[in-house]
Amino acid sequence: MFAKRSTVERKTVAESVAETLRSRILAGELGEGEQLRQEVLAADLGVSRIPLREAFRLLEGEGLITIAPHRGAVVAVRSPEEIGELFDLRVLLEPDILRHAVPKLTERNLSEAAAILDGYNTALAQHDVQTWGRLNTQFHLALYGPAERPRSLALVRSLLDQTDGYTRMQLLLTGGQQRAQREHTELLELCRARKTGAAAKLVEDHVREAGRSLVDFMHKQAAAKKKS
Amino acid sequence: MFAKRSTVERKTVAESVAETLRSRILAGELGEGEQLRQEVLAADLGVSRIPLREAFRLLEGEGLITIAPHRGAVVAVRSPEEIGELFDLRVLLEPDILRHAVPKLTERNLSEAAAILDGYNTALAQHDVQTWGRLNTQFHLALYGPAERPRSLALVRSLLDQTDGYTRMQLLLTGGQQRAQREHTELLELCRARKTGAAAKLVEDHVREAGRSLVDFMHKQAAAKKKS
DNA sequence: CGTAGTATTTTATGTGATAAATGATGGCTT
DNA sequence: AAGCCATCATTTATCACATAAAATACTACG
Repeated sequence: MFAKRSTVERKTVAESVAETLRSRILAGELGEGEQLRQEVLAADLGVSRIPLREAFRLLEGEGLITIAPHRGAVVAVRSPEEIGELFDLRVLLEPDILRHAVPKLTERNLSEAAAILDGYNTALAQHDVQTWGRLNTQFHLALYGPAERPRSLALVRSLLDQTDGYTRMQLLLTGGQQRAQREHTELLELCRARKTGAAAKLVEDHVREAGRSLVDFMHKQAAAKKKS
Repeated sequence: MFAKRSTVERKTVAESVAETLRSRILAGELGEGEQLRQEVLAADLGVSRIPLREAFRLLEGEGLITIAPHRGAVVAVRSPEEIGELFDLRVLLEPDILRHAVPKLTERNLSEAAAILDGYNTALAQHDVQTWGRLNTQFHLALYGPAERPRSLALVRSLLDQTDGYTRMQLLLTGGQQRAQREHTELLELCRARKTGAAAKLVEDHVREAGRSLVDFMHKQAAAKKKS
């Protein structure tokens, strides 16, 4: 029933490296379009080029970096259209996986999600943007995890990672924190009450609205920049 | 407008290797669960292990192989449930990308798709299963390509690759060739007439039914095997 | 003065040999 | 026969070196 998740799955160096790089990118330490020079990074992380290059391929698969043959790897830079596409994909996938998850959620799953939501609210009150964004992603994943849909989950996780930074920006700049908080609480309640359809609908609207508002904002910003 | 597709994009050895391995897997030369021993493969393909391992990571990202740390790479083996999930994802993604593509289809795109469909029908008549499956995938991609949704397209391409072999099996064993042929012709006509909604609906039903029938078949086969 | 073409330099990419870590195997002891 | 230990195969990682491609600087020519 639990398939491969039960095995220990030791991490390889390439995977650890990918993890550190991922968090550095998501934390904004490595900005959009920044070159990832392999010699420098390898020395910095204390590993050789081989696992580093494998980590590059992993991150490329997640869409976090772009590898141009013979030109190296750069942190992925996205147009507003591409951001919009990422959100569109979330709109398609998240309600679907949630629909599969709701009937399988255990009490334990629900209290876990509730705990994450608590931390989320605390971080929000303390304006701790860093952990706030991370917990936002974790909250969603906690609800989706029990769906037992490995491929969908991996996809959604990757999409959440990639949109995470933009979601933060959108919430900060459009002041939608209260609304997000309200919707998260409501979502958890709907899941607890096993109102699958309503929960799926809420997530769909939630994500669609976030995406719409963000893309809108980015276009306005782009227009403003053009003027200057 | 054409973005990165216009540049030459020289292939790196890792990518060429990934390509050959991919086609070998899709052609069934490498069976499910088969071990991919890197020394052997590297010698066989005349490359060193570094690009080979990068190719492994690429294929892992596509879901075609599974890499277990310190245990090596094997051709991915999927349960009926996982196959079902892949088809479910296609049901979500293909109608969506088609919706975006239909308004942008040029005459050139349409005649290209028609040409592929011709070849498809020929291959079908000659029972050339190999090219038949390939053209099936190409036909879908020809219609989806103009949508200008790079992420969705990459996803759909990968899903088509992974389900390709099963689609072939399903069509061969359930005798759905005529039906598939009819539906493809109809789909092309709907696209030409710009009936976006109807076209999307047709694809949705087409994929869902294919998936349903295939999973059904696999379950029956599994049950039969249990008996023996 | 500008431009095309060439040389230099930087960076990524690939190879081979080698060492360390891990999982699998088979024999040995109790 | 069950559990433990040594051995072996394989993956994983490092290193030093070679090649290839792209970016930049330079030079000669119009």
